[in-house]
Formats: sequence, structure tokens, C-alpha cells
Amino acid sequence: MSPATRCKAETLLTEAALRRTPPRIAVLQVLLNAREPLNQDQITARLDRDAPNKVTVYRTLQALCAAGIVHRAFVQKRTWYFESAERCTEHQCHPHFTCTGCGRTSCLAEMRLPAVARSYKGYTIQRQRVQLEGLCPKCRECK
Amino acid sequence: MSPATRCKAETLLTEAALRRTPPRIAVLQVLLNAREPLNQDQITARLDRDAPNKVTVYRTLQALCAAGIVHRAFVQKRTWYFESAERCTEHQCHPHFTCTGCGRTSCLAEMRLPAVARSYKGYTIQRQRVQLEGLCPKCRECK
DNA sequence: ACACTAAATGCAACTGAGTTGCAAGAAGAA
DNA sequence: TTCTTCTTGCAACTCAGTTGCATTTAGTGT
Ligand SMILES: [Zn+2]
Ligand SMILES: [Zn+2]
Ligand SMILES: [Zn+2]
Ligand SMILES: [Zn+2]
Repeated sequence: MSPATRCKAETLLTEAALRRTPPRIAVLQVLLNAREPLNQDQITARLDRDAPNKVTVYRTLQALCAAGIVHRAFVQKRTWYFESAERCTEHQCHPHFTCTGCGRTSCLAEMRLPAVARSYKGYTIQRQRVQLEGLCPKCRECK
Repeated sequence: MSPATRCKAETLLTEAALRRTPPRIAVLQVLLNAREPLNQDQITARLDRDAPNKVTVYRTLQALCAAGIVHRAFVQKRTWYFESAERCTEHQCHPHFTCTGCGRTSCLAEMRLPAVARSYKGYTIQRQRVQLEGLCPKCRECK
């Protein structure tokens, strides 16, 4: 882990008024470095020896989500995948793409999405989450 | 249940080359009549005395989803909510709105959504699912 | 109408990510 | 440093979902 990432993690925690504890800094660093959403086991695996108890990871993710630093990106096979919220705007999370061929899910973080209406039939729409489905570049070739 | 709904359910099963068994017809009828996505317990509750075994409901929903007649609309508190696919198009499911105030999720089946690109960086995009978040009409008043 | 076969059902038992309670430990304020 | 409050680790629990298998049934073809 780079010292820059660590610094970023600590800053985010401070801004969210969360205590800067080793487990939180560690988990947040993993998510800041990840290119794809990770589930709890994957986060634990990346921490290896420094991994805290699984309940601590669980509660850490809860706290980070409540603070808005981390998002629950999607659920697959009954497990949640988490990611840093840094590549999402206030009104729109970046889309996730699930391949019907290989089952893999990836972030399309740079994809521009058409904006949705801010209100509809009395509903105030504050945030939009988009899930895409189809064939990934690899599976498209094989087909 | 109206005889029309039953007929519709049986037709859908036949078209999908699925056996028209009592549990399947019953579960499908419930979903065709529902205005909101339902989880397994809610489906069972609506069938009351006629409710099949929970494993049968589970496997029925699996079969209906595999056939594309039913969609897994969203997951909430570790349980899946199902709905008939009749109000979705091939490329776009109707959006679901979750209120951050009361936690309720509702279908915005008539809402028009801007179309998303059919391909992006080598990905072939076949279907789009949109999840919205904000305040529902009731919670907006109270606020 | 009857026999046959592949598919569906019900039951019981299992799975495992998520969740909780509580005692011990650590962060941050005074 | 002391104190208070929040956080952590452990063990135990929850419960929707999942599986295996024996029994039943839908649909097909006599
Ligand atoms: Zn693929
Ligand atoms: Zn992402
Ligand atoms: Zn509401
Ligand atoms: Zn819906």
C-alpha cells in the first residue's frame, strides 16, 4: 500500500468523523486500491496477515457505507460487493456491467450516462444506480 | 384470482415450454396480479391454504426467472423480490424506486427512461436495469 | 382409457453470509 | 495521564437460500 493511499484513507475517515483505527484504515485502503468491487472475503484475503476479525470487517463496511465513503455496488450469489464511492457523483453512481457469458461484473467508471429526471409523480429522485447486462469483450469473441 | 389471469399464466407457461403444474400456475398468478415485487414469503402468504412447499416456490421462481417470465427485481435485507416481466422491454426493465425515508420500494412502471448506448468499449449491452433512490410522495410531505 | 418416462414436488437436513451480545481493548478529549 | 466513549474479537445465533432423495404427477404416445 502506498503512503498516499493511507493518507487518503485517514483523511476520509477524519472528514466523516470516524475514528482512525487500524482495521478501518486497512479496509479502506484496500477499497481505494481496488479496480473492481470486492466482497468481504476478498477484502480479508488482500489484507492477509493484517486482516481483522470478520465481524470487524463487517462492521467497518457498515460504518463506511453509512458515512457514504463506500457503496454497496451489487449483490451476487447472496454476497455484497463493496467499492469506494470516489468514482460516483452525488446523483449518479457509475454503472456496473455483468456478463451473461462468464458472469463477471466490471465497473464502467468512465461511461457517460444520460441523466434521469429529478422528480416524477411526486417522487424526489436523489440518486440513480444503473446495472447493465450483456457480453463482455472476451465472451463476445468466443461467441 | 380471475379466470383471465389463470389463462394468462397457463399461456405463459406453455410458451416457455414449462409444465403447467398447480404450484407454477398459482405462483405466476400471484405475480401477475401484484402491483409491487414480492418476496417468497409474501407470495406464500397470498396463496394461503393453496401454498405449495417453500422449496417448490423457490424452484418455481428459479424456473420462471430462467424462462424470462419473471424477474428478480431487487434484493432487500438479504431477500429477493420477484415480479412479472410483462412491464419490462427486452432492453430495459422498468425502474424501481427506494425511499430513503420509509425504506419502501415501488415500481415506476410508466416512467420513461433515456436509452443507454448499445455498446461501449467492446462491451455489448443487452439490458439495462435502473434503481432510483430518494423520497417518496408521503415522506416528502413529512420532511 | 392406459402405460410410460421425464420432470416436478415435498420433506428433512444442510449451508454460510450476515448478525448480535458482551467483555476486553483502544482512540481521542480533557 | 485519566476518563469516557467507541471499537474490537470471540462465540454463538439467524434464516433465506440450497441440496439430495424418495414420491408423485404432467404430458406423451400407445
Ligand atoms: Zn464475459
Ligand atoms: Zn464500480
Ligand atoms: Zn417514503
Ligand atoms: Zn417493478
